[in-house]
Amino acid sequence: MEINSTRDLILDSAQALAQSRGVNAFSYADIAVELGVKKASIHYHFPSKQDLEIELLERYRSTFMEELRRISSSGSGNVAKLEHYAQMYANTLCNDRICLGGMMASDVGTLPEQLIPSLVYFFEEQVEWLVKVMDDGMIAGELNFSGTAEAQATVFLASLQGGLLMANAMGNEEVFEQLRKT
Amino acid sequence: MEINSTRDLILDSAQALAQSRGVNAFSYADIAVELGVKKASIHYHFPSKQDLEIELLERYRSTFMEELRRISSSGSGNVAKLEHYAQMYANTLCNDRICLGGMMASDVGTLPEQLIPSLVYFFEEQVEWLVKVMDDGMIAGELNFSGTAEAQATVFLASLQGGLLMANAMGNEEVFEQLRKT
DNA sequence: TTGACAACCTACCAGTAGGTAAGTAAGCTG
DNA sequence: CAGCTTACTTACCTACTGGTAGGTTGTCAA
Repeated sequence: MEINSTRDLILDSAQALAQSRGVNAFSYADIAVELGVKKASIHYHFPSKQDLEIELLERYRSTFMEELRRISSSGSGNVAKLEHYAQMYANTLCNDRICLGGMMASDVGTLPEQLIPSLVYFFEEQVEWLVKVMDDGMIAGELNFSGTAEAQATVFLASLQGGLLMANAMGNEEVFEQLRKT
Repeated sequence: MEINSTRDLILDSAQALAQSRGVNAFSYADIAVELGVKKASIHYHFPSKQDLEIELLERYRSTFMEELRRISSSGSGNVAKLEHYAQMYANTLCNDRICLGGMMASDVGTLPEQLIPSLVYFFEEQVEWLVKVMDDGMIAGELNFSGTAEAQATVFLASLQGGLLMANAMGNEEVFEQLRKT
């Protein structure tokens, strides 16, 4: 199982397609062509597309959380942490992609039921992390906001998801404006 | 051309499907079954799916703007106008739908090129309307915010779009929390 | 050396996608 | 009534969808 195993390459390719075109707008054939293998090989690793979708989100969620933990333990200020967080979203724009979570949220009506708890968990984890940073920032006097940290975190996440969507559609990276919001 | 012409019924059905499942996740066959007509009849009114998609957005955009003009001339306060605006978004949630603009934005990579200017225009119109309300609210002393009205309006719209997405995926209507943001 | 297994392959399958050609029934218009 | 148009139908097409059965190849342990 070397580092660039076919399995991982399939997930990479599928993720790129899912983030740029949508979960329902790519096929096993697309991945097969891109990797230079046959469709059946992909079915070998992921028997059904549902399997692929579920693992796709699971991998995305865990690597995303890993990055968040890295930010958490970076020792930088809470404002900088939020800026770093927003930057992660902005970075996907460069590749004409949006957040996989956001994309799956828009396609939620067509996704396998077993995937939905994972998707909900993905968003809950994000909010949880943001709440922690915002609470800490409030205590440290770096941030100030009215209302609960939970509400603030939810709005912040929603504006990033929506901003990503709009910026990607408009070919305009005005998402950065909202960085100084908090 | 009576009020519920087949043409309009097709658009209604297509819009419901597009808003709940996504533009790439419904077919002419779906609409045909729902209306009790044949696929070919739909091709009669909308020769290609691209034609249907373009007209779908165009209709959505114009009826949306009509509603905004109605709010503008309602004479209510600017805060109430923003609340009314947010309520329009919240209402789509009841039918397990999200904004058609947001849905199309997520599927932008697979949409016909001719549709994209319409989509961009849709968002620009929204921001324009919001900027007007926010500027008026600022002058009247009803609202106060730092930064430009344009940035504020963009963030507000993005948070509604993102909130709609998340709330729909999570089956949780926490979008209302962000109403008191402004 | 043999057997087991992983990782692919070829060659299919049924179902569905968007789309078209040709026909028909009803209504309007001169 | 003839001719045209609108709204729809039947019957088909090709391309592609996710998916499967069975075969081939290379590696590795007993």
